[in-house]
Amino acid sequence: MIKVAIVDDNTFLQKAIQDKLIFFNEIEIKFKANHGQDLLDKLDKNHNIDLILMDIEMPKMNGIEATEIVKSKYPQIKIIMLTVFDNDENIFKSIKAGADGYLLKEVNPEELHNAILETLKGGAIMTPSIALKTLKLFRNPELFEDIPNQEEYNLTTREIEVLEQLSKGLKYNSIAENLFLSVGTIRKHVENIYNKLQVHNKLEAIQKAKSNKII
Amino acid sequence: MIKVAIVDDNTFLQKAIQDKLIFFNEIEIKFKANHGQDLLDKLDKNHNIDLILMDIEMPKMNGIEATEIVKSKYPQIKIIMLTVFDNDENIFKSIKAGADGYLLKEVNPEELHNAILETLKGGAIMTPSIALKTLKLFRNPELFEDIPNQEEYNLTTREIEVLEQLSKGLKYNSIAENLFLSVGTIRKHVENIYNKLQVHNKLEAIQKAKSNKII
DNA sequence: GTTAAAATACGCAATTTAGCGTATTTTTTT
DNA sequence: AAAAAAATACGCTAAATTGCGTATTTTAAC
Repeated sequence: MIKVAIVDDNTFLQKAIQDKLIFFNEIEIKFKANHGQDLLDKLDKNHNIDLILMDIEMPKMNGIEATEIVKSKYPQIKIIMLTVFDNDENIFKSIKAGADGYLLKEVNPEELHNAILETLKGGAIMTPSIALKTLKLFRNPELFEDIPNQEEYNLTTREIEVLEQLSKGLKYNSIAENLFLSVGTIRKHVENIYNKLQVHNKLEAIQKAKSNKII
Repeated sequence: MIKVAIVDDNTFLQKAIQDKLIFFNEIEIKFKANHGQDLLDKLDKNHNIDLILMDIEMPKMNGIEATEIVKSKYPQIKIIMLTVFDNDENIFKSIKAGADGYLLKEVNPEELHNAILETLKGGAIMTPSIALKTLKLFRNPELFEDIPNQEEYNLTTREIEVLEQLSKGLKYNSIAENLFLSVGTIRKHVENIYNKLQVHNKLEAIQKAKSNKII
């Protein structure tokens, strides 16, 4: 059985999606959520879900934010965006957030079913209009460049230096040797870095630093 | 009538593609070419063509160069790449060259037919495995730069799955929960991964996996 | 020149990772 | 049907990381 969750703020559309899948016996709709926060709450209780069909425009927490969080906590869960809009921004953000596919709500039952199967097999699906936009984005690499929310974390020079060494996979005592410092100092720097970046381990720190172009 | 040209250096494959389309009456195979230069010559005589099904690996002039030239001379002609390989480099280069779609040769007749129609309607199509690679390239723009020696490490599916979770910054017990396994099992997988990749910690493993496009 | 920020350093405790061995069960291949 | 590979799981031990508190020295800012 394929365990699926539907996230949409419109109850009628929730139902419409469910109806499209009703005749495929191997698909089981485990639950429906009304918005991103609702989804997170429900996953917290039971994350035994294979795939999520996610709307984008929703109150409380939209589908893109929700995708980002779900993917960071449960990377094995596949997410297909299901939306009425196909504007570039949403597509781009969804992909960045980690969506595994992108369909328009007008998709027919067979296509939706097929999309679910292909996604679980490890592929990705997009409606042709979305695929086209994806290709266009590809041919315009400058669109990649502007990452808007370049937050300010006020890392010091030394902290950045330590972070750079961390990102090479070095352990504290190697970094200490490299910078002619004590291991205790490195530890303290790391601690301060974690506080500033609001993370709790090397990898998260490196990822956050990279996505904010600190290193 | 939809006027189609087939470009492939292998006569048997040319025929195989033609056969897939034989029962769709609105599709007319106007001509077949054996390589890029042959195609250009034939287009020079008659460019009244709607769409080209293009192989990549070919003598004289490969499909990517041919695509670039055709698109610059006859931008209205749609081009779908049809290839046996789905390596990142070919996909990327084809897109840059202006291809409107990318299919694997194993595509079945209905899908191929549908792809042609969708492409002529102004959309784009990709097989799910290609679409996935496209998404991954999107999320890792640094992968655009060239691909070095892709070594073989023989990681199993499960090991890759664990590695992917590791790469999100999850700790062993979260991974265990996500995959419904014991922490001991995760530890063992990680150990085996490290042995195969010849590394000694998370970060090195992730870096090696990424640079070899395992994840 | 005083103040604030940054860099340095240690100690303690708890958690997480890593390395090695062993063993059973399940799946795949031959 | 037998053999090989993959997936599962646990125990022991050591090493490394993380979190928190405290404190001194150096550098930069006012």
